Amino acid sequence: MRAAKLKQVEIARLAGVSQATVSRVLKGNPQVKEELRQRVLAVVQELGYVPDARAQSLRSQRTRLIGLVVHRAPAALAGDPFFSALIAAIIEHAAKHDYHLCVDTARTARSQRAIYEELLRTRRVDGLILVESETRDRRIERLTSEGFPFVLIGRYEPEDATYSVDNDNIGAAHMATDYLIRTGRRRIAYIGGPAGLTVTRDRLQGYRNALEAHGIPYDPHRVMFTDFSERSAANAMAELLSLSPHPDAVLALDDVIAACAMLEAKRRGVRIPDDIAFVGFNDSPLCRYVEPELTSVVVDIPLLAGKATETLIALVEGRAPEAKRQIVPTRLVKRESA
Amino acid sequence: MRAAKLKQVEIARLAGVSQATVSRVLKGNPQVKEELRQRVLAVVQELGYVPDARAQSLRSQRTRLIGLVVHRAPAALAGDPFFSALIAAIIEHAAKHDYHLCVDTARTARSQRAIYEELLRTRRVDGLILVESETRDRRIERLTSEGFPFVLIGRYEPEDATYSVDNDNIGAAHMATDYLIRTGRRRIAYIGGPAGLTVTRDRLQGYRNALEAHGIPYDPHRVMFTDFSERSAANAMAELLSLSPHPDAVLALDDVIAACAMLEAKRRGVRIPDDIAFVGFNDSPLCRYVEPELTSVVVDIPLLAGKATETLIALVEGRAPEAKRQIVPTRLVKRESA
DNA sequence: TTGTAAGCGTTATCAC
DNA sequence: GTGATAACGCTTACAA
Repeated sequence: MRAAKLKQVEIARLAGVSQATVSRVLKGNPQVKEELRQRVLAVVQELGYVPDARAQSLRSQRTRLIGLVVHRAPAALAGDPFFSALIAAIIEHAAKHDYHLCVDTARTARSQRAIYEELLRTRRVDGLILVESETRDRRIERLTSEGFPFVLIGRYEPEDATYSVDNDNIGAAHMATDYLIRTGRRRIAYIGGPAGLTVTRDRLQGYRNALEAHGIPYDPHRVMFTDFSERSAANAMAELLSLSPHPDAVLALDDVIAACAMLEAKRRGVRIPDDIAFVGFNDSPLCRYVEPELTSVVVDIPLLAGKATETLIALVEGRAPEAKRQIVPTRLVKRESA
Repeated sequence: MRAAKLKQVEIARLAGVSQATVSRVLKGNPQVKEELRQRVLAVVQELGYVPDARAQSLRSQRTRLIGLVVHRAPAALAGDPFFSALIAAIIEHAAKHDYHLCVDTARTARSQRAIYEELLRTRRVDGLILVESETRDRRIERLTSEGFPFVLIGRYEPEDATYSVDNDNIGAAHMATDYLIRTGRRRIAYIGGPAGLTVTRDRLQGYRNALEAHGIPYDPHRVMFTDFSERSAANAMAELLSLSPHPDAVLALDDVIAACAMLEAKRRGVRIPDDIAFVGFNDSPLCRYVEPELTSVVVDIPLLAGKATETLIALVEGRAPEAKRQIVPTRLVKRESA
């Protein structure tokens, strides 16, 4: 049987004080006389009393839970190093402030709504971290109009409409593309995620900017979109290979897409990087497992997640966050694929 | 400003009924007259009222939250496909029953204690899913003695002491080792995780059983343990290669360890699978990204997680779970590395 | 400085 | 059937 649950009244009874005093001691209220404080703490220690988070939540109107909703099918989440890294880093930062993380996934628009409903309308979480924002994102409009605390990992326009933490996607893609051009590539392709995602568009923009800066004409046939599934990445690569001449370089939205594309290319006899160079994003562990090792743009995910978490908690607790929009730097890690 | 929060009293006022009736309607209590029910629902719809989860939690003594505590450093979690798959699958199954998932990580024993304290003593979650159990696991003893609902993914002795969901690790490792032997390997090495983990020991046992069945002597020098870091896996491989003769096959506890070991072996000029064959566990997406593609034992993680989640929720809700111990089947997926 | 008591928003047990 | 009313365990004015 579960141990009968201890409450403050019980502690109070044993320590010979009022229940309010127990609460004060536990809250570190300084005006409790040292003697009582000791007596209370002794009983608390003795019995291993821990306050009930549910009661605290109701009373304080705060759950100390932050939410992360991932807009991917579970299968697509399973192999993605970006999310594992993100989740791990959020948990770690949240823990510093005694917050916990509640993760949910939602593939369909309908279940998305349901989850937002369930998570924030019910006040189950104190705030939300959003990822993979779209150009015009219902969630963001909703959260903003409800005045619910949230932080966006990514970008939204107007930029000062939301608190956001981001890397400079346009600049990073520009840099990576520029590198490909300077290493002699001319027919560079881009494989993004879903076309509606801001990150897909921003990196596409950076890619185009770099082409333009070098006077290389932009060819829309060399731009592909995927839904983050392995199959769609492979299909995109297959389609690129059917062009003639086919591309001599591929800039992919993330390492998983890059790896899938490389796989497909190798399967069709392409030599990497001789025939086609590949660059991914995130510098995930995956980069060193593939052959040739994948050149990738480092996005400091722990830093990104850390800033997002700190900002969100500040918001939740009514403190002024560091800044409305925070940018973390990126850098190209050169390996064998480009 | 945040919209003034709606409560049942407000709905009641507008619908001209008592607050208790609102609660009844929302709970689907059948004895409410249809007319009132409609009136209440209309107002609820109109205003988009949603009950406050915090109040429900206090009242019902249930948070509809299940906890998963991962005993890895965030960095070790980040690249691990096993946990992403596990988390994704748990979330999905929990959602079916209107539960959410709270994930925490704890690297040190001290923070482990703190997290268990914080998660269950405070009744922040209704139940816990445990992974990576150790031979003698304090957590398990604690949870058992506290009568807290939990389900173990893995094995613990005595086997009927806890609800557990597992694959047959001993059998699976036996099968994989047997396959290596039947394909001509004789000097088979084993690279596990931490020596204290049950899964490490069980697979080692299966490995030894297979050797014995074929009359191959067991050589402890061919058995390595890692802490799941890339470095320790590489070190283990390096050490195996320093043996003479070095092993002609490696059975690794998971795909990540196998991939790291393969990397190290290739770096040192080993030809795979000619010189050394490799087999991993989990059949993660990673297997198809490495070269040569990694042969791996499929563990149906979504099924595993699904059964664990269903069992836990049954436990939490006081229903009798399907069985005390549930085993999901495994199978070898042959690729190029063995 | 400490105790008493009023909520926090629900659910559920009473009477009517 | 429906409406008061008492918990749920805690925090925090307000009294003393």
